Amino acid sequence: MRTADQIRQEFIDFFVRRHDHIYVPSSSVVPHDDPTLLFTNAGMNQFKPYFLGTRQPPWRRVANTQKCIRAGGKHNDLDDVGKDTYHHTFFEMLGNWSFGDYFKKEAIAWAWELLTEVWELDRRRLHVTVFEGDPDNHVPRDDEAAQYWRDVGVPDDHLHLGSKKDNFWEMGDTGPCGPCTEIHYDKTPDRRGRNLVNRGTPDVIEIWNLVFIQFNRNPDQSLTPLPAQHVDTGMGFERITAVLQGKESNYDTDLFAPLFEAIQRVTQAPPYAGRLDDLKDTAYRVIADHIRTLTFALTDGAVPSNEKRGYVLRSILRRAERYGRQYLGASGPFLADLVPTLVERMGHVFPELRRDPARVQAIIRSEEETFIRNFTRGVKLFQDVAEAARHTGSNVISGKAAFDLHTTYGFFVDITEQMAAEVGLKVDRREFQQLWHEFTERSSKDRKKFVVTAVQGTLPATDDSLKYETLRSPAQILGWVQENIVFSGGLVPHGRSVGLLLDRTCFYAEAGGQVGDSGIIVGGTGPFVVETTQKLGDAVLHIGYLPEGLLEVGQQVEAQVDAARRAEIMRHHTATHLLNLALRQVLGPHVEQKGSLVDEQKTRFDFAHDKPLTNDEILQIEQRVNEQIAADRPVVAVTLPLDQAKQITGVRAVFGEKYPDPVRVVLIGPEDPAAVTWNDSAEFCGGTHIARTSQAGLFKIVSQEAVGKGVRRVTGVSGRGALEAMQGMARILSQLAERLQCPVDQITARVEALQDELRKLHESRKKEQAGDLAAAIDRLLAEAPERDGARIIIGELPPTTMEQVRQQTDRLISKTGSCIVVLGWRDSEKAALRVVVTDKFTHRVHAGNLIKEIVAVVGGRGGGKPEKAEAGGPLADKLPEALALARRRVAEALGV
RNA sequence: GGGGCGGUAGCUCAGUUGGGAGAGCGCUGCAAUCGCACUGCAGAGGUCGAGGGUUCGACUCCCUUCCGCUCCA
Repeated sequence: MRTADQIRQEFIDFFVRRHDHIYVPSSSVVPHDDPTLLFTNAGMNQFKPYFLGTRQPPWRRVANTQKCIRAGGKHNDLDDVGKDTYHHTFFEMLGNWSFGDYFKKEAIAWAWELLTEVWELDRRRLHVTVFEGDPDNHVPRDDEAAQYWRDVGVPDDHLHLGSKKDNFWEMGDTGPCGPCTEIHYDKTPDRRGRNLVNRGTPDVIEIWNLVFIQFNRNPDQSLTPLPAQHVDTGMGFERITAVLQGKESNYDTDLFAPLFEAIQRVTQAPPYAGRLDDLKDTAYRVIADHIRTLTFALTDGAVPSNEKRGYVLRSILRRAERYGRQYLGASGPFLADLVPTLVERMGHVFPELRRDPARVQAIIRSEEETFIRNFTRGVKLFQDVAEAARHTGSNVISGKAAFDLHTTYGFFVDITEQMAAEVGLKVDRREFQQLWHEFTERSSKDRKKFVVTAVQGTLPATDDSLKYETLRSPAQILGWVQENIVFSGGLVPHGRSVGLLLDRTCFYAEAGGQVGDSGIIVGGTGPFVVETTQKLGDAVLHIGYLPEGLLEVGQQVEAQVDAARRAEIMRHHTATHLLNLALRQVLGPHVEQKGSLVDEQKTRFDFAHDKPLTNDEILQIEQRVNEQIAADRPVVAVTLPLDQAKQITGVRAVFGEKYPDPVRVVLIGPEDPAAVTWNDSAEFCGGTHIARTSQAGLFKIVSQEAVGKGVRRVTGVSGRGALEAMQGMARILSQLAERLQCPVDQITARVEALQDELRKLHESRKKEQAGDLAAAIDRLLAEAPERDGARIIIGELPPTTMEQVRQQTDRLISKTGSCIVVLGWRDSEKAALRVVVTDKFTHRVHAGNLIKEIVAVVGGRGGGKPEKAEAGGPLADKLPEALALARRRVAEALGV
C-alpha cells in the first residue's frame, strides 16, 4: 500500500518529471497581503495575479501542494468537521497549473494517465462530468472536454453533464472564469454509483477538479474569450489518499493515525475506533483536524484573538478543547502536546513547521489555559441556572441565561443547548434571539459621530494636495452635502450641519488616525465654520455650519485651517512616530501598531504587547522620544513605489491596512530612504508632520490601559499639553512637599515613615486598650448575677473598638458557656453597643430586637441576629441609661 | 466605540437580604520515622484590586478608576 507521503510525491513527480512542470512550494496559509481573505482556501490563491494578468508568471507549468484552511467566512466547514468521514478545516490541495501553456487536451490526458496508469485505479469506478452549457449567458456545452475524455477511453455511460453550480468556475462577479470537468470515484461495492455523481454521498466522491480558464466576465455580465488560456486543477490530497489506500474515511489513512495515537497518549482515552456514531471518535477527528489547522496557521504567523482571523482560530481551539474535555476525559491543556507529533509527521513536506514549534506550543497552551478557566466558570453558571430551572419545575433554560453564557464566557448557544440536552433541558431560543438582536443593535448604534457613509448624487473630487504645504488656500465652492444628499447649486443654508465641497483645499481630512482639521472658509459676507474634515471617496467634506451671511455655489473663497490646532496635531503626530519607534526599541520587535488616534490634545497609540508597561519601561520610552526631539532631526516625506518602500530598513506600517502604490513614507532623521537604520523612524503615513522634531517640544506618557488580550494602549502628550501635564504634576508634588515639610525627593521616604509610625501606634494602642478591657470585663463578670445557668453580664466598658469587644465577648462565651451579654462603650465620641445571647436563651432574649430598643436611647440604630447584634449612636452620655433599660428588659424576659 | 462577568491567603476558589474573613492545596515548626512519603498537632500568611460615598456598621449597596476575561460593532 502506498503511504500518503508516496502519493503526494508521486503526484508531484508525475508532473515535474514526466511533463516538465516546476514544483512551487505552498504559499502561507495566512494571506498576509490579502485582507479580504481569512485564510488561503484554494491552490489558486497564490497564482491569482497571473490569471488576472496583473503580473507575468515566471513559469508556464507548475505543480504543487497547497496548505488550505476552510473555516469562517463563505466556505465554512467548521461545524461539519468530525461528524463525517471527509470534512476538514485544514487540508492539502494538489494541483497542476498551466499559465497560458497547455489546455484541455493535455490536462485531461495527463489526469487520466496518472489515475489509471500510475496509480492503477479501476477505470470502471471513475466517472467524469463536463459543463452542460448555459444558453442564457452564451456559454456553449463543453463538447471539447467531453471529446478528450472519449479519446482517452471514457465510455459514454461514465460521462455526465453538470450544471453551472458544479461545472462552471468564477473567481468573482467579474474576471477570469471558465468551465470545469470533475473526476468522481465510485466506492460502492458493486460499482453501481453512476447515478450518485454529485449527489453529496460519501459513496461517490469528487476527487479532482480541472478548471479551464478561457473567458473573462465583463462588468455587463457578458463573456469574452481570454487571449491566454489557463488550467487550474485541484485534487483533495486527503481524499485521494483514502481512495488509494482503500479506506472508507480520510481519517483512516496514515495521515491521521499518528495524530490519533498522540491524542490517545495525552488524554488517556480509549483508542480511536473509527465509528461515526460514537462521540468519542468524533472528538478524535475534531481534535486531529483542528490541531492541524492551528499548528499551520500559527506557524504562518496568525495569532488567536477576539476578532476576524484570530477569532476563527480561537473558536477552533475551543471547539477542540471542549471535545477533548467532554468526550476524551482530558482534564488540563493537551492540544499543545500534539504539536510535536504533527511537526514530525509533516515537517519534511512543510519545513516551516520546524522553524519554531516551541512558540506555537506556547501560544496554544496559553490559549488553552484561559479557555479552561472560562469554561470552568461557565459550567458553574450553567449548573446554577440548570438547578434553578429544575427547582421551579421547568425544563427550560432561559434565553437570558444562554445569552449571559455567550457574552460572558463565550459559550455559543449550540454549546449551551448541547449541555442542556445532556441533562434533559431545553433552551429558550426565542428569548435568546430577542436579546441577541437588541445587543447587536445597541453595539452598532452607540457610536455617534457625524459620519457620511453613502450619499445620493455625484460627489466631485477635491484636490487636497495642498494639505502638506499650506494652511490657507483659495478655492471655489462646488456644493455641499446635507443629510446624505449632494447639492450642487444655490445658497448654503444657515445653521445646519453640512459638508461643504470645494474644488481644492488645504484642510486635512481624517485619516490614518489623525483627526480632521477645523478652521474657517472665508468669502462673501460671512465665514463658514469648519468643525472637522472628512473624506468620502475622493471628495473632502468640510463639515460645519454657516452662522450667518451668504455663501453660494460657484463663489471664490479662502480656506483657512485653524493653524494653532493644526500645529498641536502635527506635534502629536510626529511624536506618535517617535513613540512607535521607542516602543519597539524598549519592548521588542513584537510591538506592532494596532491603531492610533492623534488630535490636538494627545496621541493615543494601540500596540501588540501582552502585559502592562513597568514604570521603568515608561521612563525609557519617554527618554528615547525626548532624545529624538532634542536632536532636532528633520522630518521628511518621500513617495516611493510600494515594493521599494517595503524594503526600507525597519519600516513600519499598520498590518491589514491598504496602502496606495506609490506610497508616502515619513522619515525622521535621514532624508534618503536608503540611509534609514533601525534607530530611525520610517512609517507609511499620509498625515501631516512638523518639519523638525524639536518642534514637538516635549513628550510625556500620561496613561496606559489594556484594550483587549495582547493589546495595550498608551496615551501621550507633547507640545503645550506636555508642559501642562508636567506643571500639573509639579504642582501636586510641591503641595505635598509643603504639607510634609520635606524636600520633594524625600516625599516617598517620608510617607513610608508616616505609614509605619501609624501602624505601630495602632498596635500599641490596641494592646493598651486590650489590657484595660480585659480587666473591666473580668470585673463585670465577677459581679454578674446568674439565672437558669446563664450569667447576665451588663455594663459599660472603657473607650475601645468593636473589634476588641468581639474578642472579649468570645472570651466570655467560652468562660461561662451560657450567658447574656450587653456591653456599651465609647468609640470616637460615639456610643457603641453589643449584645450577645447564647443559643439556649435566644427564644427569651432576641439580641437583635433588644439592641434596637436600647440603641434608641443613644439616638442611633443597629441590628443583628438572635444570638448577636451590634449598634451605635451619637449620644454617648446616655449610655448608662441605655444599659439600665437593657437590665430591665433582660430581667423581665427571664421572669425575675 | 458599546455591553456582560470577574479581582478575597503563595495557588484554586467559597462567603445566602449589610452585623466576628473561610476551605482545599502549598508553606513553617513539632511529633512519629534510620531517612523520605503518608499521618497527627500547632502556626505563619489578608490594606477582601484602588479611591470616594451611603450607614451606628461595608468583602457585601452606590459612584469613579485600574487590571483580567468575554461578546458585539
